[in-house]
Amino acid sequence: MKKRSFLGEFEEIVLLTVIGLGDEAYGVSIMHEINEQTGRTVKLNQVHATLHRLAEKGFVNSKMGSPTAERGGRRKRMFTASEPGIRALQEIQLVRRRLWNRTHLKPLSEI
Amino acid sequence: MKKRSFLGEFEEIVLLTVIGLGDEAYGVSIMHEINEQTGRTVKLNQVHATLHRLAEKGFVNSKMGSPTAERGGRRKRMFTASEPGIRALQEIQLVRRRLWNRTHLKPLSEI
DNA sequence: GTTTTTATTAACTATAAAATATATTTTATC
DNA sequence: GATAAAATATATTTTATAGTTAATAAAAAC
Repeated sequence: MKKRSFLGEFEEIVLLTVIGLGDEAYGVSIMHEINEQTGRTVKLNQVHATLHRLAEKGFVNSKMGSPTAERGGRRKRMFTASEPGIRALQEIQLVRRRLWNRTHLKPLSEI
Repeated sequence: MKKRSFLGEFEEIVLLTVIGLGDEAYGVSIMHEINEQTGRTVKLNQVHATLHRLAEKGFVNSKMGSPTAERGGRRKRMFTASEPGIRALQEIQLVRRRLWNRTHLKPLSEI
């Protein structure tokens, strides 16, 4: 493989989830959201490892949140999608849509 | 990684293209169609190798075509997507659509 | 200041997907 | 039947993605 520097299947799911969660995206919430929305069971470390890869590619930004007044525990690192991240998502989805349109399968909206 | 037995990014593109080409899907035509529709430059061997993987996963079926009365050359192996192949495409796209809907990005149709 | 809780970070391993290189097969034409 | 053309087949290499394990950090409660 060359330098695809692209989105893997799981990376794409994580990135979409980060966007979907708005300003509430951090490790644990992302894991829960994926579990709920996709039905798969992913582990927290998987999510963290993937967020790390996404950050290396410049597809997400992050900063530490302020401590919440709960039981205790470390501060959360909050994630947002970067512009290049959003663009990467849109581009790949656009290619897929174009190919889908050439099939004569039922449109996804009707499945 | 466990047994993802899933669609890689390029596999997904090839499979969609096979469907799009109807009964004219074989190595060379698939390569051309991908080059035209996606803008990438893929090599014939890449396509063949990927078709081979898709066949192993049971996502495509194939049979030899009859020789055409052109200059010469081997018969074509014609490909079609299998039912599981189509289902796999639909399932993954459905998950993505669900996640897209939770973002507040412009719908793809408006990009 | 010790304990508990919540969470991140880092380092490593496994594997499948992608890509490449090479060989082989089938067909038509001369 | 020798040659050129059109195409497939396969074996190997590369590497990116996925996933695992273990350690560490920060905060609150006691």
